[in-house]
Amino acid sequence: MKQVTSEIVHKALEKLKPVWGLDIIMPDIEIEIPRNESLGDITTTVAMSLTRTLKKPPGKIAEELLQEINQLGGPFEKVEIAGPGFINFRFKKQYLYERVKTLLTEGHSSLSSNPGQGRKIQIEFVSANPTGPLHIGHGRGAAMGSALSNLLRAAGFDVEREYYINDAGLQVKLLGQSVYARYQQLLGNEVPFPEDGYKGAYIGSISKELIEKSGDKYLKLSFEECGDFFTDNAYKMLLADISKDLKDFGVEFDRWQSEKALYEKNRVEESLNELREKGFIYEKDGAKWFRSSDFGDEKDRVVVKKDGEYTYFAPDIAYHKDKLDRGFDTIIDIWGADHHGYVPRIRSVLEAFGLAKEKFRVMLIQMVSLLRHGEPVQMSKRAGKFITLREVIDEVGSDTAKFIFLTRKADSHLDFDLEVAKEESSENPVFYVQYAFARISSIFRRAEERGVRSPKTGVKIEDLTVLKEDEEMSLIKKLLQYPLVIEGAAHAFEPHRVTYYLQDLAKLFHSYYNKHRVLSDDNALTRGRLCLCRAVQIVLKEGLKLLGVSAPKKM
RNA sequence: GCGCCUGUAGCUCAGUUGGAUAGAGCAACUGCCUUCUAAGCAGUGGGUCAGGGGUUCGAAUCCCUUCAGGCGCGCCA
Repeated sequence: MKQVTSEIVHKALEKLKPVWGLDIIMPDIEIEIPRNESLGDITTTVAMSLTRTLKKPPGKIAEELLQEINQLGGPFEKVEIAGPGFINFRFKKQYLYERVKTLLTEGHSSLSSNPGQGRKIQIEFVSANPTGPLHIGHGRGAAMGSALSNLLRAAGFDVEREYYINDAGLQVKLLGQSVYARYQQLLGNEVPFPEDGYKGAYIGSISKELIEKSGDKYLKLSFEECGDFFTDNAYKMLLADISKDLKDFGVEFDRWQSEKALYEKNRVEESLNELREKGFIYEKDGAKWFRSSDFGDEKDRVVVKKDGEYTYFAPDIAYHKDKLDRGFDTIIDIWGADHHGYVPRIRSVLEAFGLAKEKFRVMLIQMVSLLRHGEPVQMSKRAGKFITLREVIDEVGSDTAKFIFLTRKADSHLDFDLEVAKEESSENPVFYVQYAFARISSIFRRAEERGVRSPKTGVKIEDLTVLKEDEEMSLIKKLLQYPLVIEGAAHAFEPHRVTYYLQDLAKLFHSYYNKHRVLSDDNALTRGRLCLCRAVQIVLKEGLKLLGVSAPKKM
């Protein structure tokens, strides 16, 4: 729908260029879906965006364009000017039927253009420290990252999704110390618990498991003597839990990158050396600094401390250098918004290594406030008191949780009320969309019982021309908007657009279902309507798949 | 003190990158099941787009400013 229109408008502009003056800079042709269906099927604002350069009223420009467009023809029933200078297009029914036929015979991808063109994108998300279970904030990041990857893939990008494991450094060591202390305590050796240690109940569980596994072998040994045993086992067990939680949440990764491995392969030292050779590292006050302020960061950052230890920043330099070396066109990091202050320094690193500014994008996910009956649920990681993602999944379900995460844009704060998510389950938007899918599935089951063949292959235009009701035309147009939605959502990094689109589509279907019967004595009409149902089903299924939400055949 | 995010209907949120009369879901009210799933449909009411300036053909959207909430500003990770 978009392409045909865009091409025609483009041709019209080319024809008018000599009239207007050849040096006129043409704006991008913006093709949009009109706010109101009665205005038209598709619209362009190009006449209005030309007012400034042409110094003419938008209505006048639109008229000139309209003349050219009418001469060029195209699959339009009507093209008209409305409002301040919109050019509104209404398609011929025949064209719409053809597009639906393509959708049915070739699938949803047949409608999309391919803005990604196979370019490689790396997208890193969740990357929670393996020092405790995932919480609800990670869940939001996971849902977003997963949906965004799917979206970019649907838009034709070659996407790799990665989880970065912070398995080196002080935090995992602290984890090891915490588990060590509980281990000793459980065996009657009252050693002090580390001051900033992890206090969650899961620490005790890990200690218990280690006792079952290795008995009191490490009793009375100091942490210096046996710390690796506790550290390694603890983070590996937690990582296994994290991995399982994500999998149960329906989120999978192509690659798990270990921080430790970067050290072992000497990548940290190498990357710092490279920066030094490029002149971006200097010494001051006994420490080594990276010149991030050269790239817009507010100040330079320490990479090697006075005591010779790396800062946490150093392995992140190595990690992002490693991403670059793997040959991605674009690198995306998804972080919690509490890390936003970290963006300029990582961007600086990538620029120092030669990546163009716009090839690195950070998607910041705002905080989630967990509520119950409108009252905040107290969360304290330090005290080990928090609701885990696992508990949320068990209480409200994966589909519901994801849908809620994906109905908000990333940079708005989210109130997640456990009771609302649960209690409203029958009125929950996710079920509304799934229900439309289940209803269609049910129609097909009934059709089969009656011996009506379901349209799968060999759909002809004549099968579709029986579709004439207003509700049918609305549904068809909505279906054909799908690629536009995907394109826009992928471009803007906004999975929530898909969520809203699916609700709109489901609404149109439910309304249609209530007003018109699909299965009737009229064979031709029945077949046509089954075709439409199939088309709706294809798009619903694909959309839900992008969001990582299931499409049940029965509810 | 500085930086980032947010402020839209009673509640939770959209608003197609500056466009047409600002929308949806919940909540409230009124109708609709002997017919393909009522987890549904049809309808009604509900707004100083936080406040104030500015930019222009046109602003919820961009700029300035005030207010409110959240987050961040370490040779911590």
